[in-house]
Amino acid sequence: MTLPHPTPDQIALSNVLAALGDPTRLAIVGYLASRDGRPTMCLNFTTFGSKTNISYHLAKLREAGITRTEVSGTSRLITLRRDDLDIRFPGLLDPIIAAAMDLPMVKMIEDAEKDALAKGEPG
Amino acid sequence: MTLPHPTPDQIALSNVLAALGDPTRLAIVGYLASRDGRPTMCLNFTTFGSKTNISYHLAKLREAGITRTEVSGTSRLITLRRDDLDIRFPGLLDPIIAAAMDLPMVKMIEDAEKDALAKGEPG
DNA sequence: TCAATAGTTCAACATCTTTTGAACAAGAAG
DNA sequence: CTTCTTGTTCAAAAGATGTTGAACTATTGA
Repeated sequence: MTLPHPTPDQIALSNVLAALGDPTRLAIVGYLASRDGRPTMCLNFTTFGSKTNISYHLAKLREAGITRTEVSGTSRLITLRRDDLDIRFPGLLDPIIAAAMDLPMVKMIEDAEKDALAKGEPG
Repeated sequence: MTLPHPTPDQIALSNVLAALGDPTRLAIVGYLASRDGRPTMCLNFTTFGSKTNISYHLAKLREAGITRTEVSGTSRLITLRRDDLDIRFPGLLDPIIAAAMDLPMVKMIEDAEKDALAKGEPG
């Protein structure tokens, strides 16, 4: 039940950049970074689109080597592959994350999260 | 006779990453970096494709804010917008360039350049 | 003036991407 | 066992992207 992930040496720069070139995926990465390593469920991203669409974008990020997806019950726990990417392309991820965290789409999802928390749901 | 370029604040991260996500354009950037600021003509890139195709890719890079294109006679002189990008997205360009310069496509064009030089053409 | 050089523009085509809804799978909760 | 939750897969539609050749502009040089 483990999903296919590229090994560090299989991660190609143009695939990484192409994956991050989509605004939705860049926002997903920005939000993951803002959660500072805390694993995140797909459901958290539904502000960005339909379940199907999020599933599609998360698969792209995983296949590019940017995220790791672990199966946990009916959920998938998404994390950034920060250490793998830092080894493969030193210095690449930090400036991207820094800019991505400031994106309006990320603000949107953070606000939605606050509203949910205010209503008593877990983070 | 000046071509349209985005101002630094008009440069969007997702556009930059999408532009660099194409292997041909990433190789163009790698080659420009390997020329260390020396302006480069479109003709230099014909190893990567037809004139039409190179024109298309160079326009994409210019519109994304990655390159500057200056008109000089019938030629266009292409340079990387390193300082603008370093201000807009500090630390972004360096690791990309470092990896892009090692790309096989860049090696190809450098070899073609050496052959041309050996036959007595200007760089 | 005439031809060569350096690039662009255009329309056409193929391909890849993104998005959607319906149907499905599988664990969790009752 | 049944139902709810979480997410995937599939096929279809819409759109964006990359590639090409022919025709074109504009400068350079004879």
